[in-house]
Amino acid sequence: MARARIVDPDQGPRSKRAAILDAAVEYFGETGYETTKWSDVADRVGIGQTALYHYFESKAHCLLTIMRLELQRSHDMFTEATADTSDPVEALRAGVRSAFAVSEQEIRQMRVLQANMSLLATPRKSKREETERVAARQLVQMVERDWTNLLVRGMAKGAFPVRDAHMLGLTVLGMIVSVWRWYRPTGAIPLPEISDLIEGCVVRMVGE
Amino acid sequence: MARARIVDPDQGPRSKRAAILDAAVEYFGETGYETTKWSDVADRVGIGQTALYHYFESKAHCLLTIMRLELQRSHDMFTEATADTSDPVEALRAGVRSAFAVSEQEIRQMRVLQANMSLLATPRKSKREETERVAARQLVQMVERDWTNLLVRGMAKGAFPVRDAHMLGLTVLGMIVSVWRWYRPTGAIPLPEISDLIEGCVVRMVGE
DNA sequence: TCCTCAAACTGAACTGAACTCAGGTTGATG
DNA sequence: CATCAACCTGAGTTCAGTTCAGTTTGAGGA
Repeated sequence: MARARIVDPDQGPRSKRAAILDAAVEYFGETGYETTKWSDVADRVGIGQTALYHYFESKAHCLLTIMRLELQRSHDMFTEATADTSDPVEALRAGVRSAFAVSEQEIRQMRVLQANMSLLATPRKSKREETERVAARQLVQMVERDWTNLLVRGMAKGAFPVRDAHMLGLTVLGMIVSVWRWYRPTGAIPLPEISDLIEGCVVRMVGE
Repeated sequence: MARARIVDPDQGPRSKRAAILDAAVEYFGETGYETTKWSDVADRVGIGQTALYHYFESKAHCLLTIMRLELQRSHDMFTEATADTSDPVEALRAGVRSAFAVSEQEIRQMRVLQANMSLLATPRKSKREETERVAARQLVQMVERDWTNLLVRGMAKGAFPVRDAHMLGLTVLGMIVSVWRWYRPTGAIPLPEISDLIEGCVVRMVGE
């Protein structure tokens, strides 16, 4: 008997799943989700349109997968960056820096995530799409909790004045991700400069 | 001869344009632009789907119009709120407060604007859509300049430390509009409370 | 070397929502 | 009360996303 594999988690040796995700991130990130034709992605990968349905249930399923992966990455990066820092201010700075230590492809992924965030609000009809949506939603809450908890710790330690930590966390996060609405790698301002400015803003905003 | 009217700016006595915009804001704001069927809007207004095309060239043309109107409103409100205040810090506070002094329908309009902002990036094929898009783009820049100029004035007066005013303006704006991603009138936190927190954040962020 | 079977793929047909067309209805105004 | 632009409609058309009914490919066991 040939190998018996579970369909979802891992991919066969000649799978084009990664290539599809990569092409989709580029198209969705540069041209926008609605604007790009699903068949364009197929062309880029070098397969027929219908072959896409071997890997993703729908165009939306692919988008939701991209969004979930990006959220997972963001959460992991934050955790890694802030894990071994006990000083709240330094942890905060490390968290901000981790948000801007990204490749061009990751920038596109975050653009895709931010531009289609509202998709996570309403349930999906198909099962696999809904699974991705729920997972993504949970990761959004996890990322929000990452920032909130950091602020709570800082307030408890007396490093930050006491304020509504949840609202403040959402605000900090909103400020950071808003960058991906206007930033372009071809622009005049280099990313490290933006990172520094935001880092300062966050520290001042939270402190006093 | 019957009255000779220009098509665009003003409306006939039995025009349903306003009713369509109102229904569209509700649907686009609550359910999302892509999710709502154009025919749902027609049903709500009480006309056939094809009658919509008497008022708007397309679903996207209606969306772009909503976005432009909201941008116009935001710009006007900011200008009115900050006009007669010479103290930079007070003007800044007044600007933030004006951003949160809104009705529920205006909240929906801002949600529509924020959720579909990326639509303004790429040119439209049809003429009327492109006109709205360009107008909206210019208004975005105008709103950005509103905040930037306020910061420049404050820095010149010595009220704020000198930083990159443009980037700081975009950041302030990004922080403010990020609220419309998570705020719901049914939520636990009342809007004035949010307004106060953001006001404080902006002042600390810009100050020293 | 060849056989097997799931993975990987395909062309043709289907679906549904946005939009077009070719007119019909309505009502303010001369 | 006749006119004509504003306003509206039902019957198509289009096109991107999707389904269907299979066919091809190639890694691993015999």
